[in-house]
Parts: sequence; C-alpha cells; structure tokens
Amino acid sequence: MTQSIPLQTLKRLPAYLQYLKSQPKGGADNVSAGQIAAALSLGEIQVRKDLAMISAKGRPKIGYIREDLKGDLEFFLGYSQVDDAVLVGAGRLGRALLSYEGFKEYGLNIVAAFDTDARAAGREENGIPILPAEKMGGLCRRMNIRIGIITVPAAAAQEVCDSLVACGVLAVWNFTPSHLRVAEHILVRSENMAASLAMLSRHLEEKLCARGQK
Amino acid sequence: MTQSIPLQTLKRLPAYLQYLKSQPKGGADNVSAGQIAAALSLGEIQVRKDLAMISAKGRPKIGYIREDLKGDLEFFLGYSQVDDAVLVGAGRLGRALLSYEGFKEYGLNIVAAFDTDARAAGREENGIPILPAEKMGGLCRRMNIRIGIITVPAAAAQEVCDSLVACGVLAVWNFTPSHLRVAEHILVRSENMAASLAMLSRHLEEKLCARGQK
DNA sequence: TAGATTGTTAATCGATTAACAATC
DNA sequence: TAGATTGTTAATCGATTAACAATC
Repeated sequence: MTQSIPLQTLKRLPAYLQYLKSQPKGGADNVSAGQIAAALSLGEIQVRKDLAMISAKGRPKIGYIREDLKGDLEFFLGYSQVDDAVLVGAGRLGRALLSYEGFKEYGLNIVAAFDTDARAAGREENGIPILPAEKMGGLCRRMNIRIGIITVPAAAAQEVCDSLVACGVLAVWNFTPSHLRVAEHILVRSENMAASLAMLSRHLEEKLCARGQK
Repeated sequence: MTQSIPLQTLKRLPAYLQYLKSQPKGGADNVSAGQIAAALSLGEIQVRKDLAMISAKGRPKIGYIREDLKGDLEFFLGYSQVDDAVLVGAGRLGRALLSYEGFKEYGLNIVAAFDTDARAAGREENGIPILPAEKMGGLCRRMNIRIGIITVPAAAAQEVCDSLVACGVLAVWNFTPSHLRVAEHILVRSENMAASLAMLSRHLEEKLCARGQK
C-alpha cells in the first residue's frame, strides 16, 4: 500500500537523500528543513512539505533525526528492495551505464544486456553478460524482469520497446530521442537530452543577448 | 531578441522537431496539430498552443506547412547556430558522450575534453582531444566556451563546476548526482538519473501491488 | 456551404508560496 | 518564557484543458 504523492515531490526526494548521505558522519544528529533547502537551493517550506508527505516525524525547534530521515527516504524510494533490469543496446552509452556502479545504491540491478551485433554479444561488461538479442525473451520471462533500459539507435527504439513489453517489462527507461508509444499501464521515462540542450542554449542566448554579444 | 516562452513548452519543442524529421520525405506537405499530438501522446490543444508561440503560421483546415514548421522550430531552438562546449571527465560516460554524433544535430559542438588522469589525457575520442585538466582555463577563455559538460565522479563535481564558471562558462550540463551551487546568472541543467529511477520503481510498485504480487 | 482546423479567451487543475497556529 | 522550527490551511501562480469564435 503506497500513498500517492505529487510527481514533483517524488522527483525531489532522491536529492534529499543524496544530500543526507553526502554529509560527514560525525556531524549533528539532527537536520532541519531549512538546512536542506539551503544546500539544495530550494524553498524551505517546500522541503518541509515534501518531508511531511513521507511522514518522517519532525519536531519543532529540533528538526528531523538525520538517520531516521535517511531510513524513511530509502524506504519510500524503494532503495532497500532491488529491482532487476535488462539493458538493450550495448553500444558506448549502454556499456557506460553497465559499468556505472552507482545504480546499485538506487536499488537497480542490471542482470544482463542484449545486442544484435554478434561482435558485442558474448562479451561482458563489469561482470554483466552481453547476450544476443534472441535470448532476451527467455531471460526476461524466466527472471521476471520488470525494467528495461533502451540504449539502441533511435530508429530501433520502438521495436525494442515493444519486445520488452511483450516480455513482461512494465517500466522502460529510454535513452534515445524517440518517443515511445506504449499501453497505458506501461511507464516510459525518457532521458530527454534534446530538451536539456534546448534549455541550455536558450539560457545562453538570453545571457549573450543581454550583453550585446549577439 | 527572444520572446519568453513557458518552460514546459520549450521542453516539448524538440520532440515536435524530432517527429517532423522522422517522417518520410515523400509524405504530405502539411501537418496538423492533431497529427503531431497523436504521434507524441500529447493533447491536441497543447500542441497547437505551443506551435502558436513560435509563431509558425498555421492555416485552418490545412494545418502547418511541414518544411516551414521544421525551419521555425530549428531556428527557435537555435540548432542552426552552433554552440561550442567542453566536457570534463573522460571516463566511460564522458567518452560515450564524446562519441555520440547526435549532438551536432542539436547545435552542440564539443571541442575538447579534460581529465585529471594522465593516462586518459593525451588520447582522443571521436576526433575530440582529451587534454590534461590544467589546460582547461586557457582553452575555455581562448575559445570563448560558454557550455560545460560535467561527467566526473560526484565528489569532484562542485569543484569542476566552479572552475568552469571561473573560465566564463554560463551553462552547465551536469551528469553527476551532485547538486551544483552556482551564481544566479549561471544555468545548471542536471540529468537527474536518481529521479528517473524513483519514478520507474514507484510505478513498478504500484503495478505489482495492484496485481497482488507484493 | 459545410466541415475541419486554427488561435484565443475563460475555466480548471496542480504545485508553490505565504500566513499562521502548534509545540518543543 | 522566548525563539526556533514544525505542520496545516489559505492564497498565488503557472500550466493544462475546455469552450468558442474565426477562417480556409
């Protein structure tokens, strides 16, 4: 049973946890919403409201007990329980993600990667086997895989996505610029590089125009 | 002179352009907001309003002229004019980004990468030189670099960010989980993997609970 | 003309911020 | 007690959606 929280709040929770983890061990036992807000450039009231949602009890004048809050965040974000995932497309980006150790901390465990290229398949990366694409269906069903990570060329993304869904995947992490069409009960989360670049270059234009350099 | 448009609209514009580009050349000359909306799983009115902002004139009954709309989107997103950038941290992810050809299409040109590791420095990736960190300041100032991409370990991110800003960088693309504190006129755009994972695992939990598998 | 599609004005919705009462 | 900090209720803000008039 999980209470529903605002999407924007959910996005911020990992940052709170990251902040708490980054603090030195020897520090104070307590932490206030104001401290967190200042460190993350957020509003104090917003932080307090977010924390209230995951119901880590804070106390007036004192704040939150650091370790308790960490625990509550980890529990709420499901970092204690590990989700198995597969990755499709063992190109440069795919292999970079395979070799990233940080995902384990977030409760993500990539058990295998797949690639249509026979040269890539058969090798392994960071101890994770890279297998030929034909083996995907069997492995996903056998291991009850629910998360699929797509790092193939954009043109192949929809097809790969459909295959993953057919194998029982319920959540897709998309690193391609393609929009993926899926059934309603499937979640696609796209790492939207083009949108990021649009924001960066827009900001630049504003700043440089203001300086009269353009 | 750039009119200000809503942030959410700006995020969607690249998707519209991507859709238009993905369409076969031989197709119809016109495209309607409804078609785009259907293809990208968005609301028709929302698409129409977004397109109205970049003022590509659409005509009732007919829609937009495909090529004109592409041109307007590319102009507005600044894809015609190229921004030079440097990348700091030539690890696996950094090198994967260096070797990604797609950025050119988005008007981003990575001119050099930097790494403190002497073994990494001196080599090159995809024709882009990887230089020792000491050369960063000089090159950025000499080439008037305004965009910095950070792919170093999280612990070094803030320091690298500060150096970049000191060298004149105005927009930072952050691939680490660290929150970066910057002056007000600097834009940081973080590729927030932890937030993405939180959403994926939250979705999974909801779906699996509903099925009684938990 | 009739129907499809546009652009705009008004209504709704969700998230952020402000105000304030509660309490350690 | 006084001051700091919490949680909650109300106000504001921005974005989405609905309604509708305009037009090819």
